[in-house]
Amino acid sequence: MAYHHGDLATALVEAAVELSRDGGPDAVTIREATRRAGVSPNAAYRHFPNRAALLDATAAAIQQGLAASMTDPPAASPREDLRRIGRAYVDFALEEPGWFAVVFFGARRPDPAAVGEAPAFLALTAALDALVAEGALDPARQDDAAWACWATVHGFAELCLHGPLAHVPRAEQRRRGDVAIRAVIAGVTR
Amino acid sequence: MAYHHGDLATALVEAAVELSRDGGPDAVTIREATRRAGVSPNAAYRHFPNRAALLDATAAAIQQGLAASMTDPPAASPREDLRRIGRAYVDFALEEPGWFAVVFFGARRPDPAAVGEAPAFLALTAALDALVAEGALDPARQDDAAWACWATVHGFAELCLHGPLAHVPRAEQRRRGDVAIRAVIAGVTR
DNA sequence: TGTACATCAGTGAACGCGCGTTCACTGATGTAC
DNA sequence: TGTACATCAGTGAACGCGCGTTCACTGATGTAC
Repeated sequence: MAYHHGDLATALVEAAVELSRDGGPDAVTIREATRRAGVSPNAAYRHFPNRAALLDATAAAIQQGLAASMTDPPAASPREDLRRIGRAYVDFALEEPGWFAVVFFGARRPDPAAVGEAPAFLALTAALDALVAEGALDPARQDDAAWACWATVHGFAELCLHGPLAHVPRAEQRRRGDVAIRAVIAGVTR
Repeated sequence: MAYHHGDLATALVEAAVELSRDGGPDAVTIREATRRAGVSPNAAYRHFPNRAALLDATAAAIQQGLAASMTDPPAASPREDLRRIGRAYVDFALEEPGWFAVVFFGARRPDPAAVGEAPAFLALTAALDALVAEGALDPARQDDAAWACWATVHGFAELCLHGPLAHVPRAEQRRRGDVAIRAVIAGVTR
């Protein structure tokens, strides 16, 4: 291997993504990431000012991967789309809890501007747009509806990951999640 | 002060409760708790096998305090009670984020049996019982309804504490929380 | 009621841990003339 | 085309941190006779 790594920044982020898959944000350390890249710890400081910056980059990389996996739900109906998005959110949290934690708790304070660009948020907004177009949702309430939906799927995921639903079998978790999702959607569109 | 402290176990838990108020679970350390109790670090090991045990006891103490503050909502109507409980949950999370984090993430794995005894859970169950009695809720769906409600308030709290709603002013957070709460209740009781 | 002794609840010193981060450095690369 | 030199991307060693936890101990308490 050459003395210069070539693309150490990318290699570090990839290592961090791996690390956080099991282990979440805490598993992302400068020392372990550099170890995996076959490089001394301080080499990381050529590319990131500190650990927090590496974690931010990791969160961004994970979100990009998630965006790719959340593309094009076949639009059966706006309501069905909304359910699909909600299920995808919960599934992601349950299948990849480490990544979920990084995306959500990894960065210090979430950048308000960045929220509008998050893939999950865009998908949610699009589905609600369709509901508005259909006349099932008052446009003045679209924002509030978005937060209510997000709150429900996010909270449900937390209950399963760290809360009282942790001991419930996966299939039953999914079923209850589905019920909760249907409930908010119903409540939001009357 | 006497050589024997008197009630060190309680003193340590009280210190831990204080510590976690700002700082959450991470702020609860054996060393700092013993420091505050005016005692050497190892004295703690006379009363708790390890840090995790202290944290568990801390969570229990906080929950007990919370229970006391959540007593007797005047029963206007079952729906209104339900809203009140939801608001109390969100308010607690927003006002005491450190305690909220301890109660929720402090212990390792939540004990399934303990859930049924949690004050918030009891209040929620009682309110749903009243809805069933009123005929507004199919008894077969009561459990699912409880989880949907819990998910929404919990998720909303998380969005405010660590998520995209962190930058929104408190009053607006409350308003949106209220909307979300109304939405699930409506969705759950049709 | 006094005394011997077990037990209990503290002390003080020390360990190892893995981390983030800084220091002073050196080998590789690329650019100007 | 060759050479001088700036810059860039790494190295190796070390620091301090605060923590949880263990060791061997000692002073206070309470109980049996």
